Amino acid sequence: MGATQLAGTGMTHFQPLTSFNSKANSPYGMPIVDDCGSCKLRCNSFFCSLSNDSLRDLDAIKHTTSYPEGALVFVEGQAARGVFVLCQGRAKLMATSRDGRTLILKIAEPGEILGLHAVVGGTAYEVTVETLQPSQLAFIGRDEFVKYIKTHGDACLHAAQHLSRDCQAAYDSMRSIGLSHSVTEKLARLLLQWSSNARVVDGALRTKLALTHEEIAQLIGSSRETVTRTLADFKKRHVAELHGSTLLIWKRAELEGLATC
Amino acid sequence: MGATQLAGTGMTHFQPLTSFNSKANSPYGMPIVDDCGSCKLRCNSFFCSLSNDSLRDLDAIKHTTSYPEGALVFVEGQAARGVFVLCQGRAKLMATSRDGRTLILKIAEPGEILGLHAVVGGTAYEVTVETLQPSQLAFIGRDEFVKYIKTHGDACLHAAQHLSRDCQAAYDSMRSIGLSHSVTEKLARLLLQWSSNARVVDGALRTKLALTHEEIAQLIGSSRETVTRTLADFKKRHVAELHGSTLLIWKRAELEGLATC
DNA sequence: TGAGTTCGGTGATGCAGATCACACAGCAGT
DNA sequence: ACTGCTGTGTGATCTGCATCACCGAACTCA
Repeated sequence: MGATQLAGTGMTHFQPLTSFNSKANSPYGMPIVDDCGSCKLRCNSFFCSLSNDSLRDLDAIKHTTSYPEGALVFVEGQAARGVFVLCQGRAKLMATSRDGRTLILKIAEPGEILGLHAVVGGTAYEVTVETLQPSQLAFIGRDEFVKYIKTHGDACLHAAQHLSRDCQAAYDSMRSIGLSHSVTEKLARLLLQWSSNARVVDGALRTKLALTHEEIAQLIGSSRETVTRTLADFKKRHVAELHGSTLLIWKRAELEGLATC
Repeated sequence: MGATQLAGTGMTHFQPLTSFNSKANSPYGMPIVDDCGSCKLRCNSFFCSLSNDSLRDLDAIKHTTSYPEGALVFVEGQAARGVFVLCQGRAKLMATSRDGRTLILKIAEPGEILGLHAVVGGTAYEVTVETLQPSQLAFIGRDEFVKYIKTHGDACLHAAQHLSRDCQAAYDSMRSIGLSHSVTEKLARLLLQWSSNARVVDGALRTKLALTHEEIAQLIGSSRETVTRTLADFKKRHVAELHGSTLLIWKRAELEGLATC
């Protein structure tokens, strides 16, 4: 599948499948969406809610590519070659340190633009992006993108709004990581964040999230073991429970109490 | 001077001096700059490097106001009433927790725009801004500002670039706070950051920064005491020294070693 | 001159959580 | 079935640093 293991890490490098060679059959078990005009994301994503004219011009300069799970979209320190719009799938934005430690800055959902700061700011990518699932991304080269937002006022405004969102999310994370002492607090806060798109089933909030304890630890700046222990504690107290990839929250109020203190 | 103490905190609330009533004599011992066209900041600030047309239109909608040291420009949670361009002085961007803990997200320097994310994103201010020195800020109301960047393409691009910068700075801080274990490491990194605009005097890097140990602690998410202790340690090892408001770095290389490990 | 305030320096103490070191379960591949 | 691998569950240990509790220095203000 054109993917080779990078030495030491569990990450994969690969040749992305472009839409040219993959239109006939869906790669990685994913249907390809190739036309922003008919894309179902249009409603909730920034870039997909452009004027029809701008959208058409965007379609003309983008290239849709598919990635397997665990693929590195770009790596921090690389010169920014363009932006990626996450059409399908999920990806994690990470910062890594020399000694191999990893901090997950955020989990990107469909509709988000990746690499926007670096391209707009004209700097190197400052984060590493790795897909968590088979994903589809639309790529737009740096020069074309800059020219595009220069000539399309609405797109520029959308870009700015997207950036402002990212900033706010970043400040939020900083608040969470920097201001809370206990891991319990940070974990509770995280679960509550995720619960926002949860459904009530059998008197409990239920939602899906395919993250390992290790990844959760990297999200809150803690260690795998303490995440395991803290989750076990939540379970014992019947507050919340993580079964495989489904999160169950029994006592939201209590969780909020833990998160606020 | 129109400043009243807020209960409990060391912060002050006040009536800002607008340029209308303060043109004659300089408030807070500061000369007023009222015209962006002749402002010396033009070279290094985003907004000040606009086209002449855009600059003139900006001048028309902005109001210059002066603030004393320790003034609260805006508070997190407040509805965003507009953006502030920091013309002179310095200010700290903070996040506070319910129990009174404070995290300083960044120190804003002249030329920076404050409250941009909230105004562009249409949300409440997500940080608190407090002046560190007597400062001069240019205020632009929310609606006027949004209309302005909608009609001035170059300004919109500048706003986006400014936001991208903020994002990167935020990600950098997260990396610093989240990935390093020891306070020594974080403090070393911080001193190195500051050393960027330092001069060589007597074989040492020398720069000014008027921050208390308490504030440094809030910058790296630590406690005042450990900052004092760690600085004492640096001093004993002749690596760096903080005398009043002047920072002296004797062995930059060693500091880098401490910051990277 | 003395009182009040903010800052910096230092010791003693305790604990949350990192780290190490296992053991086990589930799953894929051969 | 056997081997490997990834993810989870748990105990034991060890330490960095938050926290508390002081004290002295420098500065402001009446």
